[in-house]
Amino acid sequence: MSKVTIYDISKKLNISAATVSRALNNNPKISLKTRELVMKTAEEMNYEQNTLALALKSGKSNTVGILVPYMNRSFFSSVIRGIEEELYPHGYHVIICQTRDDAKSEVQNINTLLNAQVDGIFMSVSKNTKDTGHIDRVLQKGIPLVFFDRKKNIPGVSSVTIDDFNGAYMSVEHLIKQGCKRIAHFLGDINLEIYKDRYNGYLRAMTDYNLPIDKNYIIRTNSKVESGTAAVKKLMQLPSPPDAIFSSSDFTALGAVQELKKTGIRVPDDICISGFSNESFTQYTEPTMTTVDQTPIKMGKMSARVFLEQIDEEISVTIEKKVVLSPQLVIRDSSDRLKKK
Amino acid sequence: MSKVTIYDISKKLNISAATVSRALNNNPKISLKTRELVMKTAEEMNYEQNTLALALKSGKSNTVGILVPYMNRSFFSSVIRGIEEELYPHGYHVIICQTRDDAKSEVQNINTLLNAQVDGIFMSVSKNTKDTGHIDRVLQKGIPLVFFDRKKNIPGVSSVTIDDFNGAYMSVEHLIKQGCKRIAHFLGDINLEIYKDRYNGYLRAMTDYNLPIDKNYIIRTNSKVESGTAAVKKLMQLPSPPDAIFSSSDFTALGAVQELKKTGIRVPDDICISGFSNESFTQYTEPTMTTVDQTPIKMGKMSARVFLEQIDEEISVTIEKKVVLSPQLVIRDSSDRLKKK
DNA sequence: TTGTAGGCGTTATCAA
DNA sequence: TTGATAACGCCTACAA
Repeated sequence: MSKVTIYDISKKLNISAATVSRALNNNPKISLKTRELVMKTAEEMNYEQNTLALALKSGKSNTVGILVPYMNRSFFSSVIRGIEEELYPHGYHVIICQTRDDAKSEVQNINTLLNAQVDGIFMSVSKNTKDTGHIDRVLQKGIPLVFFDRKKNIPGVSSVTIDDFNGAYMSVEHLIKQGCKRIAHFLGDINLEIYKDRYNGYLRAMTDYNLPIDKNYIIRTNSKVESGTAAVKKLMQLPSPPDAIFSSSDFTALGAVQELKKTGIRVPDDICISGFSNESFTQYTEPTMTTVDQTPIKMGKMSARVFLEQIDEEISVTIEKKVVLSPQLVIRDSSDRLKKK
Repeated sequence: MSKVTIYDISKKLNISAATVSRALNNNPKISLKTRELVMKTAEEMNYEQNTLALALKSGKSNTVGILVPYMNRSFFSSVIRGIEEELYPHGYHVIICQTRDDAKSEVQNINTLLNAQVDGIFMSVSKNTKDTGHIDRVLQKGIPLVFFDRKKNIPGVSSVTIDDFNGAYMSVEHLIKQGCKRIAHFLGDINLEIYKDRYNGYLRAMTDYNLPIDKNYIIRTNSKVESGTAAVKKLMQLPSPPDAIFSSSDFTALGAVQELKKTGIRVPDDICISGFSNESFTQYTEPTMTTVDQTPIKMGKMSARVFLEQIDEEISVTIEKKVVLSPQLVIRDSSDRLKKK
């Protein structure tokens, strides 16, 4: 039972607890002798600082909260990893909450995090979050909040995202350069900005290259494999089916590939496909899949840095920082026609 | 700035803070009137309990620590998810540390967790952990510790694992029933029990079915794809190459499949392959891969339950609980010869 | 350079 | 049923 407190040390040494505290904290106004003595006996007695008491006293818990839809999605777990690795050297712990992509649960989790007195909150908002009252409460309390990936546009709140627009643009541009002209798009949930941005990137690239945009080529999907197979079926029944698909999700892209192969249509020879997210399976499919890497670990590290800067500010001015990371186009076989020739 | 304390409420109501505290905690010896009054004003004033103060007072932080090698590996993040989901309703938070599969970092992380006064620790030990001094310290402090997946055999410590032996046995048995007789094995790091168990399951199944065990068929691998390609190359150069491979890892199994396909050997017609872990990519490879599901979310939930039982025990008797979950053989195309015919 | 005292927000004990 | 007080372990004015 190690319950050694500074008081125990002070008794043993016949000095005051205050002196012990100062010695332990390298307070300059303390004699070298006493400091060393204290340090030594603290060591001997196996003293360990009670962080809870410290937290209560200082109002700082040295803990940050992270809110994600599900923590076992590779993208999110990688972001969390990035945050953890950046924050660990600074003495912070990360506590993780899952919203299950549900706004109600998000609110509840925010509450418990506030209650746990976290020093900061990182979050990727849920799909169906409309109201932002819970977020406002965080801000009112002066607790640094950083959005990552899925954000809400709230003045004064920092965010770290990737340039989804550009990721999409690069993808589509790549497809065009492979010689594709009739490019379809699998559109994700437009409640989320990321999907809107990808859509817009697609539109812009098409326009920039003077390619017609066919409404029939734009199919709404969720991020499931089956959604991709269904979508591609619809596309191939069109009088003039597309010669490429830019999907906003790797899963739907995979569904499309599977379905196409089943019907004997060759990828990429007959139709080029590209996905989004660089899910780990994309490197193992056949053909391997072209996709956009979102650099999640980097995103996590960046978010952590934004947070650290925020709390370092002497004045608690709410500085809003919008970091936009560049995504990485990963070209693989599912779209690489030219290499094959 | 909501910094409403019970003291603020007490002042407003001209009663003592103690009464407020009791009312808030549904203490029976309090008049209904005052309770309701307190509740109402607490609500009005936006009172929130300071968990830090509570933690200091009670010595309970309502937080548990989880130690994993890397939190973005799908297996581990899924276990964590399971733990989180089971513990959340009980008011616990999970704080996560990464050991990077390094014993030193493991020790350090244990220290910070103890320092943060967690109420319990869940861990999957690092590959190179030999000394268990840090674990003993946890036990000495009377903090519940639960191993999951990768455990050390320490008396008094509970663990939740899957029956790796049986998972392997089922796999090999399945291969045998497909008509395979010369079954090779990709052996993992034998510092870890899980790989030893899988190896033993393999051996037993072979023996039970009177199949000869050829030393040349047992290849050491790490869990990388390339390790699998290298291993299979070695195997195929043997005078009598195997007609099946039971791999202790999905990644090495994948490497094997890739290499075999490259050399024109058909899977499963010429050689059957099975992996281990049910990594998400295994359902998308070609052929889809037979593997063993470790039910990680279930493992997390189970671990959480073991922890909850442990802290519920009135007497702090160290009861050791060894939960062994049954793995699930997932039969897919890479080994399914019979279905094809 | 060191000690004293007060407080962070709660709850538990003892009186009233 | 309620109130006063001490205590959890630490830090920090202020005083010495």
